[in-house]
Amino acid sequence: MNLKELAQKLGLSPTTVSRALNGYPEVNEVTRERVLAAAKRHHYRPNTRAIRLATGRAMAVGHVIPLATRHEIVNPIFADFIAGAGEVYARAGYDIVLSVVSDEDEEQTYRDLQARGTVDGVILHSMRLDDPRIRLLNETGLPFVAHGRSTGASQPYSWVDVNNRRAFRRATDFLLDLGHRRIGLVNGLEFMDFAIRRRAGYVEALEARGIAVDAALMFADEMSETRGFRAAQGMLALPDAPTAFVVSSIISALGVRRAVEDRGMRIGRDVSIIIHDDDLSYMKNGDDVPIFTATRSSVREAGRRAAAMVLDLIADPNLPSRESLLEAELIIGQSTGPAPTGPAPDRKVS
Amino acid sequence: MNLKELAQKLGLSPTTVSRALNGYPEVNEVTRERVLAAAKRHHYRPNTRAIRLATGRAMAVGHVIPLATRHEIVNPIFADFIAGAGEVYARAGYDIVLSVVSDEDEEQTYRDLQARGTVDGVILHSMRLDDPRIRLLNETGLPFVAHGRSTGASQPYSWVDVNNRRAFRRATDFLLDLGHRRIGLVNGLEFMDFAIRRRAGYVEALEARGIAVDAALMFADEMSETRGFRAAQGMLALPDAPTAFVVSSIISALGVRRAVEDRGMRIGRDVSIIIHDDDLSYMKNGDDVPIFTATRSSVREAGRRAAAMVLDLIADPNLPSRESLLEAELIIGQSTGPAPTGPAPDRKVS
DNA sequence: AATCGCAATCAAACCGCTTTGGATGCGCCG
DNA sequence: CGGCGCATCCAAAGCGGTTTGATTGCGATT
Repeated sequence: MNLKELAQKLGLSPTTVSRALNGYPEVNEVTRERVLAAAKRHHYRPNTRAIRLATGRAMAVGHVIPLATRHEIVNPIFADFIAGAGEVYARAGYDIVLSVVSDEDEEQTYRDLQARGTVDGVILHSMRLDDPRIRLLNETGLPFVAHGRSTGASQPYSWVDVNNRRAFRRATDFLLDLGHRRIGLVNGLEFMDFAIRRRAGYVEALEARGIAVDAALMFADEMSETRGFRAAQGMLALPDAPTAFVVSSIISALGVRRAVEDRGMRIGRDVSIIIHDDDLSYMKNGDDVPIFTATRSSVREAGRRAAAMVLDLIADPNLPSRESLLEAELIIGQSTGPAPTGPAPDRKVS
Repeated sequence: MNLKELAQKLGLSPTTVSRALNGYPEVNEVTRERVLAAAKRHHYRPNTRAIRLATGRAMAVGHVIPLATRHEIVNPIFADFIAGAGEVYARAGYDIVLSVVSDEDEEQTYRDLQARGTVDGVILHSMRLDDPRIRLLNETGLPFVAHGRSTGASQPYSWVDVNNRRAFRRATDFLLDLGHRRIGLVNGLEFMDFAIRRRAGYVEALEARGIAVDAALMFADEMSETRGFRAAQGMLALPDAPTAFVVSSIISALGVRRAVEDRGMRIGRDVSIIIHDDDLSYMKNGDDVPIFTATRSSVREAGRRAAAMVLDLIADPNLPSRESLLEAELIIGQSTGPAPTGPAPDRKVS
């Protein structure tokens, strides 16, 4: 059942039917009712492909999932971000088009997405230092919003980000206030912008108290359980082991926890852990009581905001770029406590 | 730059240019070269929307992410499944269209997807018992492939699934062989088909050895760290606590591990854990040595297979339904050991 | 009564491709 | 030399909507 057939059944022209369905004012209300009723009765659904060609709009937003060719990790926060964004798109009648792309093809992908008219805008994920995509997309004119910022970018761009620096400053300060002086940082890969900012916050807090920054206590890698484990295991084996950790992800933190417990030490008493918690739906930081003390910021909310922004930009591409900075909330959990006094306990079992 | 303009520049008709670009035989090789060169030079990219309307194909596959209205969990295996499927789609020039849908709107969504021609086929996620979507989609004629089966489905359908029953039978047998007799099951929600099959495998193994199935040792809930923790905590507090657990997900298993360690017991010695491992990229079961003994099956591979199948079905909708059963591989890790003899240790610290 | 304005409707062009159903030209055959 | 087959190429008709630029009918205005 298409427009023409429906119009024929009604004894009207396609023009009038189209206008009736789309709420244009120049159609008699009685006629409109008649059209609406007939459309429902015949289960008429306008063909998306035709609408898209006719209007020149794709009614879709692209999300490119970068699959680094070296380490094939899918960003675990992706699912929740999309869920948030999806809510907003759904309300506006937009689709999400996903492209899974190994990063050497990225430029080509963005160019294609725009030139072929597959999408009306895109969301940039996994922002890196001085990210080349900003220039690329500004050049093509395709509306976009970055999830995360890009330190060193010379052009303006719209973004949604957590205040990573402040969150980590605050987390580190929290540990310092508890008396910890040897604090390990278990960070994400430091070509990622968020990781750079987090380290900056951590360093800033230490320096503010005149505590020397120790490279041996700073670890940067993929944020997986095993890498977290390795990192913490290494640091805990140091002669002057840290009494606390600031960890970039709840997933890495699970590894850190394992490393701590492997040494027979107790979280919150012998070793403190504070994490950044993206509030992932499948990886909640506790149901009621938080497992870890954390700086929390919902990545789902970030998804919602980014989606709303990109839709605004699509509606009016001349809009100036907008920025949305989410502040993380400090959640006090069980995983932090005062720095242990006296010699570090090392009661490794078996 | 569109077809007509390109044709004009070349002094050819759009017909010929289109055919040259699409590899049709009725065009002179010299002409074809000329067209190809001009297309590249002018960065010509055919408009997707026009192609879609003209050919009547969407060149896209839909993935519906069900967002249960009650528990808003995004399936954590989703990202990796999509990554696998995405590889296959990309090669075939297909897009992924994502719909995030609360489950009461699901039927409407599938109907729309098909009637509006947004996609050429769909992948079904989170298969449930006697899943109504099978009938719905067979009725509409939209090609589809289910990730997971649906016990009780009366109609034929194509699917990709892990042999969940056998995997859990094997896992349970493995523990039984180690001498365990009280084995806890930490399962996913049991209106999900995979969870039903897993329980069946578990029960089957116990019954084969004449061991009574104890409802107190069977837990079914969302597969999160915290739920896993709760489940294990509860079972370990029983007078006749289990000495081993079979766990449906590595994420729940992290919670189980926490519960075990909270009681001051040691994994692999006091309590054994065997998990099902979907081989998630961001949640690897160890880098080199596996953390948990596991039945492993790559969900990414499942994504690849499902994608290939749906593309086949799109190419020829009259194809009979196909099935692909993945066998899980048994991985021996550190988390299992012989059943402890004597009274259950309960050396809860502090 | 002729004109005007407005509400309601329509025919046809258009979006940018694919594809059908010819054209055209040329070598070859009887 | 007329006709045929083949290799090339093209005009025009879709695909199923939206949108522009009329057209129609009727009450109000002058």
